[in-house]
Amino acid sequence: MTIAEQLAYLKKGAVDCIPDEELVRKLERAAKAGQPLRIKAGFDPTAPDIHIGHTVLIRKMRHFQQLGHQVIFLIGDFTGMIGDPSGRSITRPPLTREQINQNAETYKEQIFKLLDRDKTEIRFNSEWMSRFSADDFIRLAGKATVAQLLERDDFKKRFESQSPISVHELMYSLVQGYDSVALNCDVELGGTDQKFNLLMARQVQREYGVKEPQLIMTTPLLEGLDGVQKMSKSLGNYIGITESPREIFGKIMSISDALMWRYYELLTDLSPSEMEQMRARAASNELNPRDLKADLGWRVVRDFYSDSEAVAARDEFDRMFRERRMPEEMPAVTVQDKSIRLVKLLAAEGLASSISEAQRFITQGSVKLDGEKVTDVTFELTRIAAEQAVVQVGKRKFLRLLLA
RNA sequence: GCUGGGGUGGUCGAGUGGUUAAUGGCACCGGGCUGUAAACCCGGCGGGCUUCGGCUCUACGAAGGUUCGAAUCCUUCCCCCAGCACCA
Repeated sequence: MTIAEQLAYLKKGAVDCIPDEELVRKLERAAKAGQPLRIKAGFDPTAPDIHIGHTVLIRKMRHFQQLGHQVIFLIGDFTGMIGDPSGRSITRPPLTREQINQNAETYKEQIFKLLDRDKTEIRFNSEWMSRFSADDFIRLAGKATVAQLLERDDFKKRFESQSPISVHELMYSLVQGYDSVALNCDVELGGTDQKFNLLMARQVQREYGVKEPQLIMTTPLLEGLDGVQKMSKSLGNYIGITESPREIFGKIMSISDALMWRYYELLTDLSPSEMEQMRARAASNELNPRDLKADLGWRVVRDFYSDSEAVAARDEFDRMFRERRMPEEMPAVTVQDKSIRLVKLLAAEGLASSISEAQRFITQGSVKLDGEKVTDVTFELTRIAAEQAVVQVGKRKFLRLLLA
């Protein structure tokens, strides 16, 4: 790739690139010297579950790797112990060393689905921060003014409304900024919500005499499955990257058409021109949205698994929803007590959240036993003649019963 | 600290002594239509037990009290909001 092409590739999907003109220079210099750029991104160790929203950032890291650069995956274990200022839960219990290590392991498992191990360095900011003396700390505190720190939206609002702001919260972005001094990277990546911290890091670097502060790039926060709010675990509108191929594919298929384009943009490596073509062909009805979505689902699953697993997920989906057949694989349970009532079993196996709900499902006609609708809420398993049977609740929940 | 307003189910928000598991919207779940899209239509939406007709327990910030009966009245406490006071 030419430098210009590299530039376009790296900027795709990014929101900010500050200072904008510097990326070219860095790329050119790296190419000339044969010295890869060092790219850093920080992660919070308190929430180690990565969903595809986070992968927008991770994919950006990957883009740099693909162009030969080195990526530093920084785990903010020290900052995590202080607590994130944006978190309303200031009194969050600090994590133990063990938990942090465990979370770090969880991270690794997940990120290496996307990143190249050989070009990834994993670091913890406690490496340098836990050695900080009170002296060092006061010095760090002197690198920014209160007015600057209060620029941050969250603080500004709280200050104006006279809500409490703890001093340590103000320190957060400085500490985070110091990471950049310690790691001395060329570029730092982060979500748009991190822009303030990223900019502050540049200032901290300058204050510590770094001649050329890091370039910063931000990536958008991905909308969740509802298409409106940002993807997050607590809102339940997410796709976890450790979910099964079938689940990921299914969730992708259920998003709205508008959201599909957004996901294409941020979750695939299609070039802007390829996407333009796609849009045009969709607009002229040459491609139908359903198939485009299936293609998207395949691409996303393939990233976290393999091509064959992605194809399998797609085929499985077609079997279930196009042909309305049963899936090939489904959870199975061995039933010891054949006199158990079906509603209880459904609740116990999680096909319904409670017995009451299971009853509702039957009343509403969404429960099938071997394809036959069950209408009797008092149905007991004793009435099943065969050795095994398949219960279906709704369109997508299946359970194979093995009768002992 | 003072004065006033308020805390209701996932959320918003009605209800001010008695058909009350509590109107309604949103979210959510099931069904229909489809492309597991959107829109739309129908149904549901605390838990447990049930011989499916029901029975029962828990819920309206917390704890007590009045009453045959309370989300609704009284007392105390906790929390939130607005204003006032205090502020080295």
